Order: sequence, then C-alpha cells, then structure tokens
Amino acid sequence: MMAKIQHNQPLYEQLMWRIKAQVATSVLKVGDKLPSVREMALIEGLNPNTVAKAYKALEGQQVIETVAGKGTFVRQVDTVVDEKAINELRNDFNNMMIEAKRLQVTPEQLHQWIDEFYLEGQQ
Amino acid sequence: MMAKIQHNQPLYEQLMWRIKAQVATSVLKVGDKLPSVREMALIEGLNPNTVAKAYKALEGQQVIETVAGKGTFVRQVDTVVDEKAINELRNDFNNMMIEAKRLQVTPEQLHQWIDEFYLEGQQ
DNA sequence: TACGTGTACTATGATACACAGTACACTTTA
DNA sequence: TAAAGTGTACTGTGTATCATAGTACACGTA
Repeated sequence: MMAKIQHNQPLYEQLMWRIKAQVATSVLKVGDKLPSVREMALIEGLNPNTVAKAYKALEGQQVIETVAGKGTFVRQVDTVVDEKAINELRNDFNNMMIEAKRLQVTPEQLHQWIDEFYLEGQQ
Repeated sequence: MMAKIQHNQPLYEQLMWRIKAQVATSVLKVGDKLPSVREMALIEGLNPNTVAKAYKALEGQQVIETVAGKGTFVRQVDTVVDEKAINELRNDFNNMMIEAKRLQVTPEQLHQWIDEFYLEGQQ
C-alpha cells in the first residue's frame, strides 16, 4: 500500500540508474545475467511489477535484452548514434550548467567532475 | 480540464527553467521585475496558480523575491554556499555522464559543451 | 477608493506511481 | 513428462502530483 518516492524520483527510475551505473562501470558486463524480476524485487525491497517496469524501460533503451523464459542480460552497446537521445542529453546538460552557475560552481569544477568520472570508469 | 505535461516535465518546472535561464544569461538582471502572476499566465498560456507555484518555488531557491503588494523581482545572488544543492547537482551530473557514456558522447564533447555555455553567458 | 500585487483556499479531473494478486507462454531442470 | 523459474500482461486499489477553475484576502500604489 506504500508508495514512497525518495529524492523526487520514481523507484523504478532509481533502480534503472543503479543498473546503468553498474553497466557503465563494468560491474555488469555484456552478457551478464541480471537477477530475475522476483529475485531483484526481494533484493531491492520492491514490488516485482516495479522491477519489471524498470527492466522493460531499460530494454527500450537498449541497455539490456530479455530472452523468453531464460532471463534478462546486459546487451551489447549499440553502434547506432541516437540523435534524439543526445539532443535531450544536451538540453539536460544546459539546465545543469544553469544550476551550476547559480550555485557558483565553476566551469573548472565541472571539468574536473568529468575527468574524475572517466578516470574511475577506466579500471 | 487539460493538464498536458510536455517533455516529461511539469509545466511549472519548465517555466522555472526558462526564468532561471534568463537570469543566468542576464536577460533578467538583479532587481528586474517579473510579469505578475496573472500577466505571466496570459503570456505563457498557463493557469495563474501554475505560475504562482513556479514563482514560489523560485523564491525558495533564492532566485527571486516577492514584495507584498508590489510584485516579484530578481534577487541578488546568494553568497552562502549551498552544500546540499551542490551534492544533488553532483549526483545528477554523474547520472548525466553515465548516460553520455552509453550514448557514446566523448568527454571531450562534454568539455566543449561547458565551454560553449560559459562563453555565451559572458556577453 | 480603485486597482494590481502575491497568496491561500476549495474543488475537479487527469495522470503517474507503487503495490497486491492472478494468469499465461516460454525455457530449463529434475 | 512434470515442476520450477523466466518475463509479461492483466485487473484493481490507494496515494500523490499536476493543472485547471474559481473565490477570497491583505497588502501597496496610483
């Protein structure tokens, strides 16, 4: 009966980010099997429907793929450039910089954040 | 009766971003008066309540200030460092880079986006 | 006084979120 | 073959948010 949204973001989106972060940092590699919908629900303390919603959305983003009756697996990175998604990213990025400027975060700091991220992801 | 949310973002938040962008690019300067709630509602094609919601949220973010009976004005930039907001920004920034990596946007491209933004804002 | 300002209400309809429960087609395993 | 585990698709419930409409009030200004 509960339905708490923390950090102003839906639970299924928060799960999506956790999974995407694991893929980006190679904690999850291509071909790796994800926990089943019901298993992940127990792990994360969520409803299986909520996990299924996250899985389906991630499949739509080409992050994972599902094989009928087998499970869900990390998908090979798509080689096709997604112009629409990149445009949305650019727009979000602009909003982020408006916010950064307001909070008096310097561009040098932003540069550093980028470098730190790509350094940690290299290992 | 309508209630269309475009771009998967509430109308009042979209308005907030437009105003914040105008402040960041100095289209709106400190002390400038914003259109009244009812006037802005006509301009943007929104309900006065929706505009009021955006104004109130922006006041909470110290972007604007309201003077009783007079109107709303662009506020002086706060000198206090908002650690909490910066931490949230950092988190959003990380998610953004996860997305960028997935879309095969290079860190060099991200660096360029930053420089372009701060260059345009200088004028 | 009259007007414009932000604000605070109540109410309605639409939508999204998260949950509970059931069911089905599929694959693998025993 | 039978059983168990997979994703998926439903229906339904409760909650919250969003956007609208309409009314009202205290305040400042002309």
